[in-house]
Amino acid sequence: MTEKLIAKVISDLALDKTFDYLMPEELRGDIAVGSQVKVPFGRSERLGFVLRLSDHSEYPAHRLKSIIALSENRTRLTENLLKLGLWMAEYYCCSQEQAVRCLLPGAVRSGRIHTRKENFHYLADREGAERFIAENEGKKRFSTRVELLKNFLSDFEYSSSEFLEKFQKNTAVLAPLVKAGLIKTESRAVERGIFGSSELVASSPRPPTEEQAAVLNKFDAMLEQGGGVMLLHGVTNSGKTEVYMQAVEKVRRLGKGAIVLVPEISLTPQTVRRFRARFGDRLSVLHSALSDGERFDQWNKIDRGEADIVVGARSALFAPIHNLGLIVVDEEHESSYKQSETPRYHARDVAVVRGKIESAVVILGSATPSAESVENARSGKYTLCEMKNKVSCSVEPRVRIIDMRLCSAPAAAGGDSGAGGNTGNENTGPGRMGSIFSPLLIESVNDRLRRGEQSILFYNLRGYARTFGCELCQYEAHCPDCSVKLVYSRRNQTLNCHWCGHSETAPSKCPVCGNPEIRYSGSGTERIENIAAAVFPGARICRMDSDTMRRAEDYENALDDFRRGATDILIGTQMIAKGLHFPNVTLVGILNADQSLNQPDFRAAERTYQLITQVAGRAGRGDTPGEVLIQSYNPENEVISAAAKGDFEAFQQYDFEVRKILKYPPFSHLILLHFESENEQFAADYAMAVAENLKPYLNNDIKMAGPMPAPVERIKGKFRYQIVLRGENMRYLRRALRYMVLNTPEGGKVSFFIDVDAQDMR
DNA sequence: AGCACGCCGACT
DNA sequence: GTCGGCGTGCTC
Repeated sequence: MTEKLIAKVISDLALDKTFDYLMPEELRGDIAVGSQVKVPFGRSERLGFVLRLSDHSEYPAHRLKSIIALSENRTRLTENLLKLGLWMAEYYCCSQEQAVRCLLPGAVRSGRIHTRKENFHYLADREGAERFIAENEGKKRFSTRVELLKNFLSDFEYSSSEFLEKFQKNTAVLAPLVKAGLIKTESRAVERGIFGSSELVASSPRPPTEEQAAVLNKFDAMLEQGGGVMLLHGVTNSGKTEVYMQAVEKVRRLGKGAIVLVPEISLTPQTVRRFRARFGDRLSVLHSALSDGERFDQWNKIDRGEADIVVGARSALFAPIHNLGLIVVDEEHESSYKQSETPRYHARDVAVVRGKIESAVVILGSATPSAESVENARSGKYTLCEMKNKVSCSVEPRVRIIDMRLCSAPAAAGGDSGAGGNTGNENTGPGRMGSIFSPLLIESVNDRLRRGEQSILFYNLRGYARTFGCELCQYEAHCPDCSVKLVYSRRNQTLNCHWCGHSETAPSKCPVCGNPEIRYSGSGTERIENIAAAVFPGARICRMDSDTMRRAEDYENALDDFRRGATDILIGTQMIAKGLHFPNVTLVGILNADQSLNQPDFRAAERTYQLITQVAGRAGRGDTPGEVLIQSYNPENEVISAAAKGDFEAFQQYDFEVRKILKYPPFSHLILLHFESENEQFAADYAMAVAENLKPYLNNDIKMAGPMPAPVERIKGKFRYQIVLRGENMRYLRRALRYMVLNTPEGGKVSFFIDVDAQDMR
């Protein structure tokens, strides 16, 4: 066999091309597939990764250059991860570099972060120190040294920072002791800790319930078969987390590692504490709040095998565990698993592929599994496991739908006008608030207030009013840079764009015709809060949305108040739908259940079902049975009634029927092509040209819609066009698409991206 | 990404 | 005549 002297390297530029380099003799043993190497490129030096080793090169031999060195930190991707990256490049139509880039945290890839070193000062000569103390005890001149040595005798060593904290002195005072050979100093690598100094109380596995045991048995079987995907459909509070932890324990006993993915929002201190209590130091947690240094340390700790259980958000999927036995994707239906920048990968789907590459078991858990996963389970691709019972004594909440057609003014109402500077009295008479609070809901909230119990009111829109305009001249406030209406905030007296962040002072009269009667309509949470304050005088109300919860701290405080019982009514958007469980919440009101249903998107039904189920799950987590009230203008709607009954099957049947007829996922694959330009014509023309190039690929299976303006035609001054492709087998088409998008210059007049398996069509 | 090459306009 | 604009193409 010929010796492999050539390394095929991809640089850190998105060229989608490997470059051949000679491997200098002295590095040959060290360089392997996946190694990060420093190479000459043009007239500069760059970092790259070795994709393959080869015995020959197509490139003229006399022009080949040599690899300079391994990267300073000797970073190396595992071959399995590299393989995964290359698959992603193909599937998600991005360059190999872009795919490989996301396999590593920037902190590791850049090579700019290093291990942190700290000086440690330790007792080098115990007898000498004892002698020194005996000889100099009581002498004023040596009092400090004697004092220090006494401490060293009991504590042995201090790091520089510990020393400073304990003695309030710089370590320079140690100099004479170092000189005397009593104390020595050495520099050691220290981990940047991510858990603080909080003590942790170890927890051991709880005996599994019958259902949990059945799932774990199936898991054992899959583990034995060397992999596979399990769809774990378990109702809220059925004890999925315990199953995850016991599954992790099982793979650990085999000497393998595990990755547990959770949506960023559920990566709360409580979740982390739970895993830490079970797995202690073997656990690494990767979340968005880590500093570069912390992330660097965690990555290396995992790479060295010192941590083999990783809990984290989307990107934790790429944790460098060498012998991976299990990947859990909790809340697998969550759309936050889809990355919204290139590569636009779906962590759940990539997890399945990584599982296959690594012969690991993948558990996809959810109370409301995605249509894609349900179909994969139905077709036998995944193993379906169900947990239908709640774990604790908690009782199913009583769920009722309130027919809003019976208790409100005509739907057109719900608007009212603010006089002059929009500070006019809020009209909270029954006619006005009727479209938002049904009498039954008001009565139910009052009931909780009397009993000292808590209520959660869910409303899925932010701001005070969703439309702000003039009745006389038809003026409506729109964002100058986006094709959306501005949302009125009464508290700030501003008009805000929720898409680009534009904010302007709300005018007190019509800017077009001067009419002083500015009118606003369509409610958001800010207004709901105001109305609630008037309807429930004296109640302690807290609003949680991205307007009031600017910082993590606000969020913590609000949750804390709620936990302590300092809040009676929590009003909020999506933000309150997930994760919160407070035993004293006995009422959940979903004020506008129809809102998400009316979105022009084939996943609207699915999202609505998931949202209602999630929000409803906040009720009755303690001993007192909970109650859920769903207000709807379409109470007979299949989705809403199925969600109210908790009948996932019924919802699923309905949803699948629609998707099947329209050939939407999971009955096809969907690829969204997106074009953006400040010049509308450029975007449209480019989209048209791409569409023309794609025509040869269309057939009975593959259908193309568009080019057409995106549902939100303009954002941040950019006009947006899109093409939607659907088909069962898009392999060849994808190859062509990949070629097209990689040959579109970045920073050109039109930006063009491809969203494979798009979750959101806006 | 850099950097060179190259082909047209306005300046010492 | 030369300086310099940034469009195009290459980097193993």
